[in-house]
Amino acid sequence: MKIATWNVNSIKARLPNVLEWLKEAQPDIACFQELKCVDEAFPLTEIEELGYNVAVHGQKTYNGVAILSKLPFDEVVKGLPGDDSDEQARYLEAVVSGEHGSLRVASIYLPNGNPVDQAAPLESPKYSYKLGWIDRLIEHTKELLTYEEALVLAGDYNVIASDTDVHNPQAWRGDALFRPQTAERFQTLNNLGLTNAFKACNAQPHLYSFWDYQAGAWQKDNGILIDHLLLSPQAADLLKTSQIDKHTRGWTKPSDHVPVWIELEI
DNA sequence: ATGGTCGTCCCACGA
Repeated sequence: MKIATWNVNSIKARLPNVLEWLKEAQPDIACFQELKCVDEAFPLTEIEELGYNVAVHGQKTYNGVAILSKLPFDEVVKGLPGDDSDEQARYLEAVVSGEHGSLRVASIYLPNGNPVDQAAPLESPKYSYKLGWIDRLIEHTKELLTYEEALVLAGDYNVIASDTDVHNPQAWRGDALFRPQTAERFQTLNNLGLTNAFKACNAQPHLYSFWDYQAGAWQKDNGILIDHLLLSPQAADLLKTSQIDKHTRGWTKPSDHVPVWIELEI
């Protein structure tokens, strides 16, 4: 079973590329982020025509996440628990079942967190929202891990986890994606017992999943690795391979992110 | 050192 994650940066603007990639990559499950549209505006029919069931948690202009699955959904939950006042559409969780058992998958769009006031980082509203959101994800993940089932937490984490995940570490030092408090919390999440699928399969440093639209970042390979699939022990036992579909960044009208995927022995 | 680019929506804002 092939499971992918891709921050598409507007599903409407990206639809031709998304359809092209779905036909080419043939994922069984695809988690999308940054749809930038409400549920009703999601291009449902075009994607259903390719054989997918679709779960959408949309929002006007910003955020928005979806899960596509060739297998039917047994269960869909919208939103990350832990703060009823949070209205941003950044988390969608679904359970799918096939003949070889069930699998829980989440599509995650972790907050960017910029701008950060360097004099008082923790008082910056967007940065404190980001850190609080990671704390909620940690708490929710603890709960999910008690189920002892195959679990894939896939998405745009907006975290540069190490110097080997960025072309130019110095340029990112104070950024919300690379600050110590960010990396520490991401490490805490991983330390719950999750396996980073791409890193488990690829020892090579400086492989990226995002290249900024600005300043020729793509041409210079000035990228960062921020899109990940984190696996529960039961899912990690099934891991065969993980790859990045880098070539899609060279397509016309590309997203600034590219798909990252895993192959599980299911 | 600065500005550079997209997407959404209509003027900046978020990334």
